[in-house]
Amino acid sequence: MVKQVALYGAVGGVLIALLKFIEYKYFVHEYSSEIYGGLIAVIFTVLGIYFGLRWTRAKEVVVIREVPVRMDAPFVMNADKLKEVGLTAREHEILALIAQGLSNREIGEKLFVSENTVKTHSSRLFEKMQVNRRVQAVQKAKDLGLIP
Amino acid sequence: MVKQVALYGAVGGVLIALLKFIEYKYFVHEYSSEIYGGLIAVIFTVLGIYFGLRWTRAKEVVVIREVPVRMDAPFVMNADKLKEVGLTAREHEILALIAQGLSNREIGEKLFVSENTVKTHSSRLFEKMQVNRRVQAVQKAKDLGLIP
DNA sequence: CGCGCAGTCGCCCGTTCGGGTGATTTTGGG
DNA sequence: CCCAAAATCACCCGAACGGGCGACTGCGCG
Repeated sequence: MVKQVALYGAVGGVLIALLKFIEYKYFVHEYSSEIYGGLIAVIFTVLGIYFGLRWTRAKEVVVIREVPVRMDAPFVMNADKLKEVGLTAREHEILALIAQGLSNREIGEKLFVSENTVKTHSSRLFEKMQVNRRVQAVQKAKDLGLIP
Repeated sequence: MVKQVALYGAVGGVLIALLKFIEYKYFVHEYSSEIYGGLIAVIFTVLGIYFGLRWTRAKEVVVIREVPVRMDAPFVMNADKLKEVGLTAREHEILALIAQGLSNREIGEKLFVSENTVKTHSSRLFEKMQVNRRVQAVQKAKDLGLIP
């Protein structure tokens, strides 16, 4: 930017000098100073337009267009719904494992607790979610956003 | 546009006239014509920049940035996978009802067949899908695109 | 016509689940 | 430190489920 201004000044100076030269050589005795002023006006108008445009060329309008793109939801857990339902962390964990098709026994093994414990948790979470079968729990959990 | 050019001309004319006036009144005897030329240069540079920008303002570069926006899949049934797995229409139907959390008895009532029939179908579809629990069947069916 | 497949149904058996009750231990917050 | 909530485990019972077997009925295709 500084460089451009300097360039502009230099060009302007040279032009003025040139005009002075021309003035003395040809014009001063034949044409009035209106011509001189007019010349300068035209030249610097052109220069002004040119540099003005040049320095502000970067005027870009960014149009953000929303394009529908098919993409899988990244799954953000709905913490509000979780609290609303009142599931504890353990229950939520077990819910997720149920959703993966594991049996109570398998869940127990995975979490190093007895099958009975898993049953207790699952019973409680069924209560809280107001369902009475695991598939229902899974279905409901999915559209509440509790599990992916 | 024509109007603006006329305006520009008019403004320019008035300014020149004004400068001429000033010239005779104050400057001509005290300052050299360099000042006069410089003044005109500055003024018309400014004018040139101003009008240049003003008349070409519409010339903006439009950058279209496409932003991916989430869109739920409308669920298109994956017929290929269905054939691949080899599910019959009835089995597929029952799979869908299982996915809704219905018990075999409820499915039977809904389809006006006995619970045993439902069990037969579900057994067969478990075989074909190579699962052995209904939740697993539901889960697998979902990501094969057999059910919504 | 006959074969095979899909659909229907019944029965049996063992497992899994859901629901209920009760009890102990761990843990986090007032 | 104490209490309530959460987590753990056990036992029981009935319902639901999964697997296996057998059987009968339409229906389409060669």
